[in-house]
Amino acid sequence: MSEEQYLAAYDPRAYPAVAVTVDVVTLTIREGALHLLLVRRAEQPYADFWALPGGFVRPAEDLDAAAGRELAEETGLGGEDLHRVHLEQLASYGTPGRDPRMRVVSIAYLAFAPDLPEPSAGTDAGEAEWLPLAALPSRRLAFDHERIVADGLERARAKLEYTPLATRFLGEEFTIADLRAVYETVWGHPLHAGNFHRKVLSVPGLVESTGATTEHGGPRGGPRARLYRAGDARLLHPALLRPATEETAR
Amino acid sequence: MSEEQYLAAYDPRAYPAVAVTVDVVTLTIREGALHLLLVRRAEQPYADFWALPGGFVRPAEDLDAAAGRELAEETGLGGEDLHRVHLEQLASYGTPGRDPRMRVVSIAYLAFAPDLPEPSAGTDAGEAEWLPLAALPSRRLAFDHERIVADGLERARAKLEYTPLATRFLGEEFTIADLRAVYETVWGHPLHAGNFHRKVLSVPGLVESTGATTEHGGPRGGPRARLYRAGDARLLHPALLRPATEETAR
DNA sequence: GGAATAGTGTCTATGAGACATTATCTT
DNA sequence: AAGATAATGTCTCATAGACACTATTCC
Repeated sequence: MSEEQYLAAYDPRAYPAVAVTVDVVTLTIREGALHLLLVRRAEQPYADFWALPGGFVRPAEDLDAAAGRELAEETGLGGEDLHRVHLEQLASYGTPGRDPRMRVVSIAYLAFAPDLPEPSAGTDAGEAEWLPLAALPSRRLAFDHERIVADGLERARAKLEYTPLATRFLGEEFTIADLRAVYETVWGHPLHAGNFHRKVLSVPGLVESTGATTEHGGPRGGPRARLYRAGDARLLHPALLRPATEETAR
Repeated sequence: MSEEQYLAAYDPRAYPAVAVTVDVVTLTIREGALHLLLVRRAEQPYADFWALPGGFVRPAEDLDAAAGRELAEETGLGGEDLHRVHLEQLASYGTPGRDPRMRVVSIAYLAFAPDLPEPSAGTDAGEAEWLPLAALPSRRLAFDHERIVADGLERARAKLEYTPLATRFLGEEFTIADLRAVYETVWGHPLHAGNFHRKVLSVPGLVESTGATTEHGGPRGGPRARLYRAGDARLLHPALLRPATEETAR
């Protein structure tokens, strides 16, 4: 039987159903540390395991919409706040057996969120938490979600280099030091304050001045800092390169 | 009904089946121009339209394997040759209605192939062709495949900057001028021969010398060129930045 | 010989990074 | 007053890009 005949005879409806889900890797910065949104599973399989928020894509629902809905359900965010969250497709995972019940292909999304209230508050969702990423290695997640989180983290670190998405972790207005803290937290690497300052202001469209300053100086002294908001660039030229860490590449 | 209850009551098997397919954007360079592998559809919908090679993911078949299988079927490549083709996941497309028959979520892949023989030769596949990308704007593709191709092209251009994947368009051994032609073709931009030469040799792991040279000089004169093969780097530090084209970013 | 190309040398502008300095604010 | 921080200045080094030049090969 040729491939052509095989395909012609192939009726997908004759096969066991394939389920399509979305799972969202949601990152935020709380108390100077990168956090990941997790929910506790109530049912089998992987009951009581922590997992990425996600679920089945509904009929006539776009993939992006499904990811946004899952995110809104777990974070309790409404339309306006949700609009400030960056959401992008990450990758798809469909290894047979990744869900023991049936064939499940999951479209993973990556979200960058500003500091949000505790997720369970005012939400219908079950148990949910912001987990510091430092605590992740000692925790086993459901399904292949550890792999998905690792992919999301690597994507996030890379994206800070050539996009202004670091601002999505902050509020409407922020100082250069706030922005630097985001980079240091996500990259896990201290940056030179003076050089970072000049670099940020030199990249077109990264930030724009509001004209205002903070009300007070820092908690341990220092002058008031000028306030900025996100600029209109969607890609950064030139990019903010992260300090050479290791030769991961070879 | 709360979201929690909704999800608990949600049985995906009770809904109309969702089909999962893979589609492959396969790029190669023929006669100095970038080409895209297309197949002509034999059946409805979009009968007689050209489309990306692809098809349903089979039960117990990994997504990557499905993409490799579809690629092999259309190109007629065997194991060893296929091994030289770079294949990576591109993105997933699941907008409702993109396939008029039923809900279809397609996982798109991107492939970089060396110059291959005509696709139809020795293959069970139906009509297939390498289409010069310059001819693409005048051709309507099936489904949302034009969008997928556009996304694949942008990914390909970006990947040449920070990966050594340009070598995947070439044979086992190649000259620096061959490599430069790949960059110029994919980016659609002439590069300075002397500076490119030095830059390529200065990036660790991009190419390594074979010690040999070409048998003859160029067709219009010039000395014999040294031959190189792909190096062991997987990411390039520093990257080969493409010349600033437009401010697409803003 | 003339033309084209491979490979290298040189110069300049630009940016990253190390370090220093000044002004401003908190304790 | 002392310490911390925002913001800017200065210096050095590495790199990109423009341009020049030599050697080699084809016609």
